[in-house]
Parts: sequence; structure tokens; C-alpha cells
Amino acid sequence: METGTIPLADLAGGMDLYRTLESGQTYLWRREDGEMYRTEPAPGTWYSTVVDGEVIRVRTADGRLEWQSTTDAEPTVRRLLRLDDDLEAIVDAAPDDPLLREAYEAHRGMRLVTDPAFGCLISFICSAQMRVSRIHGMVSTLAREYGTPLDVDGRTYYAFPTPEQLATATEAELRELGLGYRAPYVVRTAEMVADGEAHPAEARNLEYEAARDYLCQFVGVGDKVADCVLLFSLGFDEAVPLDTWIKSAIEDYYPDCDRGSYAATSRAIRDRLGGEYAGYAQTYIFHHLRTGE
DNA sequence: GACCAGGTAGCAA
DNA sequence: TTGCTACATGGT
Repeated sequence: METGTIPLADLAGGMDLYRTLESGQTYLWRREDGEMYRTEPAPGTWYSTVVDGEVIRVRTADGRLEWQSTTDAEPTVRRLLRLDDDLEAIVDAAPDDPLLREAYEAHRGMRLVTDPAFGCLISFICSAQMRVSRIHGMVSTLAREYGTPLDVDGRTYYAFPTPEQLATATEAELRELGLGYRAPYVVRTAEMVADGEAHPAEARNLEYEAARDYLCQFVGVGDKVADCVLLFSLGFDEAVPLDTWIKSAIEDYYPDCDRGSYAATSRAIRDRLGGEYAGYAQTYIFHHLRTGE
């Protein structure tokens, strides 16, 4: 394993690995004590993921972010965890409203993530009407059942399945694995990508609302899931997924932003939350309200 | 035993 | 376009 360290002091605005990886943005990392979404991790607990066939582990200890990987992964770690974001500047530039200030203050160091597009897409198809801990469980199950296992230093890691691997699954199998009514959505979307009909990464080159419409062609993907993929994978920091929590925030804190339709409400709340980095603001508000912390 | 969870598809008006 | 409703499943 190759290793490296990055001083947390070099990361403007800090880095809270726990809040970043356990705030319901990404379901593609696993905590090596197996207690993800149940308890706070002990200091120095490792998280791991697999990207492009390479195992990557990260943890924070002694004021540093440490990584280990089967390859030189520092550029990948920087990308996945958005270490080059100037979080301090993002927070300072955010609109000065009470809820947002409170959320940013309560969760200092939480960063957005960059997930691989296909894994992110499937994760959020699974997320419909589901608690974050169970979404994580489903995604882990898909990796274990259909992904490529990698044995490194006596541990087995599972890559999230490729579109081709996941397209071999049947609806019945996925129902058996507890995906419920999402099972056919996952199979059909995997088939669409495997067949070359469309690929979520294609949306990266489009204008924001066109990108959202593009993603909605996948089965099981509506406006909200599309916004999650844009925000957590494709670099659209202005995307504001309108989920149950942000809708309650709109009702309680930004009632004038409720414009009826998803598209119109989305534009209004995006402007209210600062436009360019509205998705950052949304993620903090989501986590703040959902955890009650 | 309701009620809820990072909603969407399908259909009617 | 907008407004229902059915859809699985596990935790509280």
C-alpha cells in the first residue's frame, strides 16, 4: 500500500471526515468498524472505498488526513473529498440567514463529496423513501453481491458493480436483497448504461437544468434524485435537491420560495441559498435538520 | 399498528 | 402541466 498525509491545517475551513462521509451524501464509503450511521467513530477510524479498481482508505489522526491505497491516490483523494475547496470562503460568502449560519456553525469541516457517477446514480435511485442507514446497507449489499472483490492486506473490499455487472441482476434477485419497488428501477437503469443508451456522466457537459432533464431519462430518477447526482457527483454546486427535509425548511424558514412546481421552487430556493454554492448550503441544512444537531 | 423514510411512475383530468 | 395513488421494507 502506498501512503500519504495531508495536514488538516492546509485545508481552508478544515475537514471533518465523519460529517463528510456520514451525512447522507455518499453511500460508496464504508467505515471499517462496521458501525456507520450508528455511532460516532473512535478517533483514527478508517473509511474505505474502491475507485477504478483501486482500494482507498482514509482517516484523520494527529491533525492530519492520512490515506492508503493500492496506487498513488492523492489526486483521487483530493477529488473525492473535495480537499481543494476553500470551505472557509464558501461559508463566508453564504447568505447571512439564521438557519444557514446555524447549520454551518454546527457542522464545521463538512465537505461535499465527488462520487463516481454510476454508483451515485444507483445510490440515489435506492434512496427513494428510505432512511440513510438503509440506503447505505442496500448499496453495500449491491457491492457485495455484484461488485468485484479485492483482497488487500487480509481484508476484502468490494468495488461498486459496473453497469455491466449490475445489469446481470434480475428484478427478483434485487427484491430478494430488500430493494423493494426500487428493484426494477436499478435493473433497467443499469441496462440503459450498460447498453450505451445513456450515461450519467454525459450530463456533466450540459447546462444545469438541461443536465437535470437528461438524468431524468433513467428509470427511477426524478428531479430530486437527478439533483443529488448533479450535486454529489457531477460538480453542479448550485443544485438544490428538494427532499422532505429541505421542503420542511422551505415551509418553516423560506415560505416565499414555495412556487408550487419543482422547477420554480428550485430556482427560488437556489437564489435564496446563494446561487453558485446553494448545494453546499442545502447539504448543511439537510444534515442539520435531519440529525437535529 | 400506525407512521415515516434524501420519491417516482403511471394515469386521469 | 398538475394532481392523485400505488409502490416495499424495516425501524420507532
